Amino acid sequence: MKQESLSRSAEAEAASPRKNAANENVDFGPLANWVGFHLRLAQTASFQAFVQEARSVDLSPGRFATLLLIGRNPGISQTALAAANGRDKSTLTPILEDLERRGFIVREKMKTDRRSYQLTLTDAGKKMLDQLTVCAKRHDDNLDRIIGPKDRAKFLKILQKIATEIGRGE
Amino acid sequence: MKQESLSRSAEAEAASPRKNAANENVDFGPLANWVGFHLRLAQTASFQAFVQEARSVDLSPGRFATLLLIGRNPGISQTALAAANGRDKSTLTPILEDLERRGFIVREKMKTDRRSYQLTLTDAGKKMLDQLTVCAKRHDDNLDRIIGPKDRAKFLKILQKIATEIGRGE
DNA sequence: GTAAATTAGTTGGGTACAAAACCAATTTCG
DNA sequence: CGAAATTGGTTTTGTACCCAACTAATTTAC
Repeated sequence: MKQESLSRSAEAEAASPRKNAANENVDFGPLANWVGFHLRLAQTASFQAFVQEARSVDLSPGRFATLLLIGRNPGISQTALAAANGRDKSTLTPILEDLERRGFIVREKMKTDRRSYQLTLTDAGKKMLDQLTVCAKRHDDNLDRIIGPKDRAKFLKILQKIATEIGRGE
Repeated sequence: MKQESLSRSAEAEAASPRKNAANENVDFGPLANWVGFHLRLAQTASFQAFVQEARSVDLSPGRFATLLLIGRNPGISQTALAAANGRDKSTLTPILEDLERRGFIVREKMKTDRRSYQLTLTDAGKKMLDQLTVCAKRHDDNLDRIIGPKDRAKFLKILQKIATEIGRGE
């Protein structure tokens, strides 16, 4: 029994009925219909599940996308990596530090521009990436099963649309 | 899979062409097709946009769902609130402390069970909630516009399905 | 009726993240 | 050219979050 905090109250409270007004039947009001809220809930749940999935591998799941993007784009800079990853560059600093210390990546100063680093995977990094990929695949298969094959493409498309188009109005 | 603009780097980098191998055309590999990754990107972007939207009101957007749930469920306990909210109960402790200090909510010990608190909004809390609701509505209208009216219900349904069903396999 | 188990909430430790201030290398421009 | 603006990366600061361990109140079991 690990992370079912979303649904815990239902069963926990079922035993001790009706202490106060709001137990298993919480009124969500307009929240019940707002996309942003459910986007957060879904993301949180999905991420937690991934954490469980990747528990076997000795590397936090947050590192996964980072490692994969470096593997796919050898020599990428930290700024480009941060952008592709949807994170601030300052967030990557300690992560990359850790990955380097543990021998999964190499950071070399570029000859032409000595400000920036070129990031590449080591062999150990590739190996780790492979392990993580298995976990990620399994995780995403779970998501697929939940979504259903025929809605998958559309769903993905909408997610991408949100990521690219929101916040560009003003 | 092209989708050049997951990042705003596209425009930023367009000015200074081709410093290193990977700028606007980053290879996302399998990531480009994985739901979990895009769920995170969409959620992050959406949340950031909400932060902007709610900048006018002097209360962080994370408080919004909390305030609304209390308003809709007067007397709710902190544990039930945490569950409905998809957060750990320990996360709520400092938030509720702050909301109480600022006079938006009241916490009263229950007569029947002196361990738990009953949470209710003050008038100031209701007022603040109204203001936040305007922002949230505007934000969600933006999302709606991006998703498109005919896919909205389905999209929401899938998000809910993910939140409730993921992580219950093992 | 007391000891053990459970439950509500808090505390402490740790991670992940963003924003702003900063440094150093590089480019732009007067 | 040399000063100013820009850019890549780090540091610092502050927030949000989870988990595990804890305290106090309450329920269950013997």
